[in-house]
Amino acid sequence: MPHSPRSPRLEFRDLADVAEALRREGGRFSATRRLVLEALFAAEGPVSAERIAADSGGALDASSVYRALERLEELGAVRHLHVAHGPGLYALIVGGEREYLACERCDQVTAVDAVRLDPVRRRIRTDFGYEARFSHFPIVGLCERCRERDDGASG
Amino acid sequence: MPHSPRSPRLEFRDLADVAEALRREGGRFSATRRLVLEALFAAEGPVSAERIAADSGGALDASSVYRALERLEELGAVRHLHVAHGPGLYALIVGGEREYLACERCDQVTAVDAVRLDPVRRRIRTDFGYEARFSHFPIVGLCERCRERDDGASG
DNA sequence: TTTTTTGCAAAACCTTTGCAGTTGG
DNA sequence: CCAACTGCAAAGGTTTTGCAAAAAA
Repeated sequence: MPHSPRSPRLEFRDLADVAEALRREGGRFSATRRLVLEALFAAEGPVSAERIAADSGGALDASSVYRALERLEELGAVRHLHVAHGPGLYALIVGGEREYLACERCDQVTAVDAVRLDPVRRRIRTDFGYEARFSHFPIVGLCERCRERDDGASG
Repeated sequence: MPHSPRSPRLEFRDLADVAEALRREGGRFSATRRLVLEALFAAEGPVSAERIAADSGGALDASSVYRALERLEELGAVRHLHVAHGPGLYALIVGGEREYLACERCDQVTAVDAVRLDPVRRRIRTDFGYEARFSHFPIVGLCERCRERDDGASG
């Protein structure tokens, strides 16, 4: 299950911020964690643990990446989401709360500010009683591009 | 990836309907398929393949259950959805199109007529361009009961 | 030095697949 | 009879875990 950070949400701007938070909690800013964080800061969007390991050119073992990510998630610096059948995808938590939409055709993942989903959330709550969250399991469907391709064919 | 049934959507009311459809397409109404279907007809909600196998008291092997479910899905009699980290859950397709909401706390799965989610879908489409579908990957959040329990605790 | 973290290898979990034997029509 | 189907066992992909060695503070 996904853990919320224990500390009141901090802002992590760069490696130094995370390093400090890590040490403040008795953790260590190891080479592995530095590399994992660099990969996340460099990434365009959410990335898999396996990919981080692979992109390290053998410097990182997948299990160590998973453990680093787990620790960073406890810290509140990282979160992960599940897209379709693929591996979990990890992303830095930067700025405000983010939620996601994922295209089941092309696997594109779109991040949006959580507030932009409030109207959707409100409607779901009103109609079904559920308080929806799309941060861990995104909204799944067809993105605009893929939908248009569909409309031409079978629509 | 989820396949749509090839035939124009049929109505499957009972075992006989499915048996007939199966044979019509050159398939067989085997003992395994009968047991799997009975389990699905008897189930309260979506169930896992493993559970169907287990509940058969050793009569069914999990791999056979998976294969039976796959075939029934091609037929258009069954669909499956993915809830959180657990195994895939399978359900008969009865009546109209269904979509799902799942509670990330208690794992409750709520099925609703797809039309009831149209306002939500419309809003998502307008705001984000995505055509959302909650049949294969449900809306995830807290159900009313679990949310109320939360309101009391952490505000 | 002490505690945390890592690498490796193995296991766990869910699902798929190969194959030889069985069954349905 | 013959194609379709099944059980078993093994493998696939993702993630977790045990443990001894290595590294951070």
